[in-house]
Parts: sequence; C-alpha cells; structure tokens
Amino acid sequence: MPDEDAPPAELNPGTVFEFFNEIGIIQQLSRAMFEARLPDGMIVQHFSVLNHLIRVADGRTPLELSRAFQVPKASLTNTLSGLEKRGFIEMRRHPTDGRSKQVWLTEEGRAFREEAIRLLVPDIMALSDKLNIDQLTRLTPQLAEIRKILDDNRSA
Amino acid sequence: MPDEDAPPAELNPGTVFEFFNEIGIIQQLSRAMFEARLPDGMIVQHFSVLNHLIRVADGRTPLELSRAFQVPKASLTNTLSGLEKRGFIEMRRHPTDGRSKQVWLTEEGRAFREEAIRLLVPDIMALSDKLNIDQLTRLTPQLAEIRKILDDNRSA
DNA sequence: ATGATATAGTTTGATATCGAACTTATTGGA
DNA sequence: TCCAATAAGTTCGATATCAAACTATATCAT
Repeated sequence: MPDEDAPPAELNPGTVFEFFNEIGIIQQLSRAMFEARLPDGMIVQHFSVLNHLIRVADGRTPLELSRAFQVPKASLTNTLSGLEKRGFIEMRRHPTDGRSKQVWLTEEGRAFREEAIRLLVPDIMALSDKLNIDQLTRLTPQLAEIRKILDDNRSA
Repeated sequence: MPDEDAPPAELNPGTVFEFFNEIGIIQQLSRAMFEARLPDGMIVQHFSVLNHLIRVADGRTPLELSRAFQVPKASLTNTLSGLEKRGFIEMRRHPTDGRSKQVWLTEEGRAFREEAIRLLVPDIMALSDKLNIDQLTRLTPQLAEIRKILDDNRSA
C-alpha cells in the first residue's frame, strides 16, 4: 500500500527514514568489523575513548567525554571503569573541582591504541580497494553537518 | 611481493575512522529521537520490524528478518517476542518447513505503526526545516552503496 | 532407507546500555 | 555565614544485545 496523499515530494518522511536506516546498518556492520579485531572484551567504545584522548588531549573529564560521544554519563562510568581495570587509563582528582575527575592515558593505554590501529589497518586497506576513498572524504563533512543539526535539535 | 605502486595519498586510516565515527553519532542521535516518540517500552527495532513487514510483505521468517537488519537471529527472537507479547504480530508455523516460522502482522500491529508514524512526522518535519532534503536524498544512495560493500566484505 | 550434516529457531549466560535515584562538592543569594 | 539550588559522578535496576550451546527438522550421500 502506498503512502498517504502525495505530500510535496521532498518532504516525504520516508526519505528521512531511509537515510537513517542506512546509517543504522552501516553502524552495525562497521562496529562488528572493528570489534572482530579488538582483543578480549574490548569494544569499540573503549577504543573510541582512547582515540579521543589522543586526538584531543587527555585530562578530559567524564562529562566532557559523555558529551563528545553523545551517551549518558552513566554509560561512560561503565566504559571508563573497563579501561581503568585494564590499566589503559588513570582517573585522577580534578585539581580545582572536587566533584569532578580527569581521565589520563597510561603508557599501556597508548601502546594498546597503537597496536589496535595496527591490527585494524589491514581490514581498512582491504576495504579501501572497494570503497571510494574520495567519496568517503566528501561524505564525512556532510555527515558532520547533519550530526550538528541533530545535536542542536536535541537540546532545543 | 605485491607491487609497490604509489598508493593514493588518501589511504589514511583516520579518514575511514572519522567517517564511521560520524555514522555512529548520527545513529545514536536519531535512535534517541525516534524512541522519545515511541510509547511504553517500544524501541526502534520493534518499529523497524513492523515497518519492514509492511514495506516488503508480512509472512517473512525470522531468519529473513535477521538478514535484512544485519543482526544475529537470537536478537530477533527477543524483538519478535516483544512484538508478539504486545499483540502486534503473530508467529505461525511455516507451511512447508517445520523448522521455520512466519511472522504475520495483526490489525493492532498495523494500527500501531500508523499511529507511530503519525507521532514521528512532526519531528521529521521540524528537522526538514534545517536539514537539506536534497542533500539527504543524494546521500542515501551513496550510503546504500557503502553498506553493500561492507556487507559483501563481511561474508567474503 | 539411514546416518551424517546442515539449517531454523530458542535458550542461556555474560555484558552493555541508560534513566532515575543517590552522594558529594560547588555556587550563589540573602 | 548559611542554606538552597545546581552540578559531577556513581549506583541500581531494568532491558537490550548477542555468542555459544541446544532442540527439532530437513537434506544429502551412500
């Protein structure tokens, strides 16, 4: 059965829905691909945190991280405790705000991230044969733009 | 040894990471947005199944659905039991294969989906003011292409 | 026909997610 | 100063996810 009475072609909710549907499947597949290469019980979220601490700088607070990843702070508590248990990060008291903490990378954490990347590269290279990297490079900023709009919309 | 022909300069793994990172955040945000409008304990996966059964046709088997959504069949078992408990689907024996089952929509299921869409449309319309729908329309087939590559790569 | 193998779906158990309540610390106003 | 309101992080409980083992059925080779 087709949709309701023809709305203006571009405002069809199905268009938006299809877009998010593709996003969801890609996320599912890429997560599985990454996690297959990570050792033990490490999951993408663990790796993402290490990566973020390298890219931005360590010493971030849990709240900063939860905002960066758009997940509830309770989820971060869990992720960070996993990383701490493995000795990849250190939680220190915040120097000026007693309520807060800082997340610092350990040497083991840095080394693990490098090793993880080394393990991932072959997969990515194999994909690169098939993926159009130019296309990916063009898509990323467009996705970032959409992500920002969704994020603003959320808090609005 | 493989040839050492100059690799394209863009083969930086970071490019691919960034792409998947944006995908992940958009997925997170859009899921939260949809679920905020769904009643009770309904989650996106429930809605997606109803939607798929309408779009394709009901009478699909659980395995077909798990392939369509790229999730393990054990996850589908759980999702389907939630839908069945709410009376939105009926599980029937497969007419020719005793190992299998068929998933049929009930009237309640169809009605619920229509109602859910009605509740989602205002959000999507609000977004449409800010999102560039033409851009979205251009992006979707490109994402579908990437999704196919990832999917093939998975089973290969 | 018959046993071996493969397939559809469920169960189980372990972990991830995350809203809500809670604890502790900071801030701001009187 | 004091206390009410706010903020950072944790705990708790309920649910989702999913690999591995399991059950039941089908298919294939001999």
